[in-house]
Amino acid sequence: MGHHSCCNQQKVKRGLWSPEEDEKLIRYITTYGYGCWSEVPEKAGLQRCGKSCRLRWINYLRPDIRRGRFTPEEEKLIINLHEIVGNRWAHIASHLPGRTDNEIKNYWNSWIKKKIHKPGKAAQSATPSGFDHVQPVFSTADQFDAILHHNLPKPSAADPMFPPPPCPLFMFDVSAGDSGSASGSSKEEFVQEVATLTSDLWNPTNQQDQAMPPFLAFTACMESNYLPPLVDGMGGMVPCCVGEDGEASRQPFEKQELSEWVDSRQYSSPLIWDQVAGTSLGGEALPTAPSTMDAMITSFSSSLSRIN
DNA sequence: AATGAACGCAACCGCGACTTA
DNA sequence: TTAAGTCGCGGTTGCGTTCAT
Repeated sequence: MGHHSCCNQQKVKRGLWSPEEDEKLIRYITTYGYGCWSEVPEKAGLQRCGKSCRLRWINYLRPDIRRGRFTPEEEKLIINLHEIVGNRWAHIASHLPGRTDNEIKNYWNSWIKKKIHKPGKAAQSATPSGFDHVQPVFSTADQFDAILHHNLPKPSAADPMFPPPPCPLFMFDVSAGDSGSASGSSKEEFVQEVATLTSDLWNPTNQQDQAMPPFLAFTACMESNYLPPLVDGMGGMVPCCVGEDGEASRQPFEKQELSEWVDSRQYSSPLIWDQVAGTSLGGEALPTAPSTMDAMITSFSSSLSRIN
């Protein structure tokens, strides 16, 4: 009992890492990678257990780690995600590129302490400027799980707990494409392409001829108090606006049409379609970096004001 | 200036999940 | 099938720093 099996060897060092140890670990990992963490300390010449090496690398030494204060957008995302999935820090961290679960967990615990000590102040800081109107759809993890497992009745306008989205939403699974391929099926590539494509489609000269592109609709969701819900295991969500009849700028973006649009780009296979409004709720927010989201919101906000 | 409390963060621990022989 | 090894996650601890009195 006591120590973990990988740490049973004698003379393993504990506690803070020295710069020399860091250097050894960095040099080893960047040269050979880490196939098996339990082998890393010996091969790297470290008196540590593999677990400690892994932790040090993942939480501190990794080159893609993002340090410094959390931005208001990151904070907002953490708060919303935590409201939905609870203390699943790794899940939350997966939505914040460069942030570790440990960092988010520490941040949250510090924040929670503030909240406990100063309820009023903390409640205010929970809604950073510019996003005060955006609310998560589910207020408890139980609600979320129930919907995920289709145990709840369909959402209806009469149910204040599950307000219908302002526009029909569709979701699809891009997780199948996570392994990546030449056709560009990773989430990151998907997000990038949607952003690019949407920008191309939606501009002052041709907007009368195009259906509302997904990300504009996504922005519209945010503008109208609707944050697409999150579901574990589903890769992404593209909310699609089906507007009122007549107006070309609100021309329905048909399910079939969107399906073909996504299929043509081979984002995932097979696609799992579900018309959210009126049938079920689900999907996962697209894993965009805050900067990307900022750019999109900025880019689309003027278009949005034109159609409203 | 001294000192104790509070905070922030890195690291550890235990456990469950997964892998492999 | 199962047991050992390993990984990854969430909870927790410990310690250096900052803040308040």
